[in-house]
Amino acid sequence: MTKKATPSPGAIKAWARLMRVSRQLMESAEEALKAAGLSPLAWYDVLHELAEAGEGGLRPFQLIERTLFAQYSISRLLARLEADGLVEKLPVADDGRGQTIRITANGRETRRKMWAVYGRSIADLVGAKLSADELTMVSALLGRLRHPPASD
Amino acid sequence: MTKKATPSPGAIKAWARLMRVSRQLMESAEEALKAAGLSPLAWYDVLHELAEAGEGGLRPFQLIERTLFAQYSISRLLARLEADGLVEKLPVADDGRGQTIRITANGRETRRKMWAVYGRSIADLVGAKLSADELTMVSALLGRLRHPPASD
DNA sequence: TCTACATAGATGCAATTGCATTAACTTTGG
DNA sequence: CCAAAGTTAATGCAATTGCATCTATGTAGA
Repeated sequence: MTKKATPSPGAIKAWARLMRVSRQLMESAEEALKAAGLSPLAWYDVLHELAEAGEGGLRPFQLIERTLFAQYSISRLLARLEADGLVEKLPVADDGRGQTIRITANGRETRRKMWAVYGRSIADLVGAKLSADELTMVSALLGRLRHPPASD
Repeated sequence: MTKKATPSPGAIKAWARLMRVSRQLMESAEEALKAAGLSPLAWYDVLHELAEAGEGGLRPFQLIERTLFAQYSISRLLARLEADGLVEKLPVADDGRGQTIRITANGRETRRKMWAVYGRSIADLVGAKLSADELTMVSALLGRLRHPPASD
C-alpha cells in the first residue's frame, strides 16, 4: 500500500504554490512584453530554439519536442512567424512531407529585442528574489518533478 | 546599480524549470480529469473556493481575487456552473449590482468526485516525488517569488 | 438633488485554441 | 512492386479566450 489517494497537506501546498506562482510570473513576463509592444512568449520560445539550432534549422516536429507545444499550435505559430518574415520554411531533401524551419536575420533581431525585456523580467522576478544557492535548489527540486522523469 | 538587465544562468535555469514543470504537471492533472470524464481544473478551483466559503457564498469579485481568473472568465464560468446546477446565484440585499454565488449540494458532490482524481494527481506528481522536508522547502522558496510579494 | 465618477457583472465580436480529420508523403512486409 | 500502416504538417469547425464596451447600480462632491 504505497499509493496514496489523498495527498499530504505539504504536497497540496507545494502544488498550489507552484501553480499560482508560475501563472503569476508568466503573466508578468507576458505583460512586460506586451507593454513593450513585442510579441508573446510563445514566439520567443520558438525563435530561441531556432536561434540555438543555427543555420541547419529545425523540423517542426523537433520544435514540438523541445517546446512541448501542440502540433497544430506549432503549425500555426510558424505560419505567423513566416508571414512576419522571422523564419523561413525550406523543403527537406530526403523527406517530401517535411520542411526545415530556419530563423532569419529579422527573426534574430526580434529575438534579441524580446530578450532585452524578457531577460529583465526573469532577473527581476526570480534573480532578484533568491540567492544563487537558492536558485540552484529550486532548479534541483523542480527537476525531480519532471513528468515523465527525464531530460533537461 | 542593482538593476541587472540580464539574468544569471541560475535564474534562467530556475525560470525555465518552473515554467516547464508547472505546465507539464498542470497538463497531467487536466488530462487525468478529462480521462475520468470530469470537468476542467478551473471548475474545481471555483467549486473549492465556494465550498470553503460555506453557506454565505462568495461574490464574483471575491472569486476573482482568490482564483486570479479574469473578470469575464469568472462571469462565463459561473454561467456554466449555474447551467449545470453546481452553483446558484442569489441577489445581494444591500447592493443591487451584485450577486452572491453559493455552491449547491450537486456542486459539492461534483467537487468531491473531482478531488478524488485531482488529489491523486497531486499525490502522484508531487507527493510521491519529494520528501516532506523537500516539499516544505519548495513551498518556502516559491513563496518568495510571489508577485506582488504578498498573501498566501 | 444632480452630476461625475467608480464598481459589479455581462456580452458582442474578433482572435486563438483544441479536436478531429485530411493530404501528402515514407516505410515496411509480403 | 504493391498494399497497409506510419509519419509530417495543415486545416475545417466548434468552443474558448481576450478585449473593449455596456448596462446597472452605488458613491461622493458641488
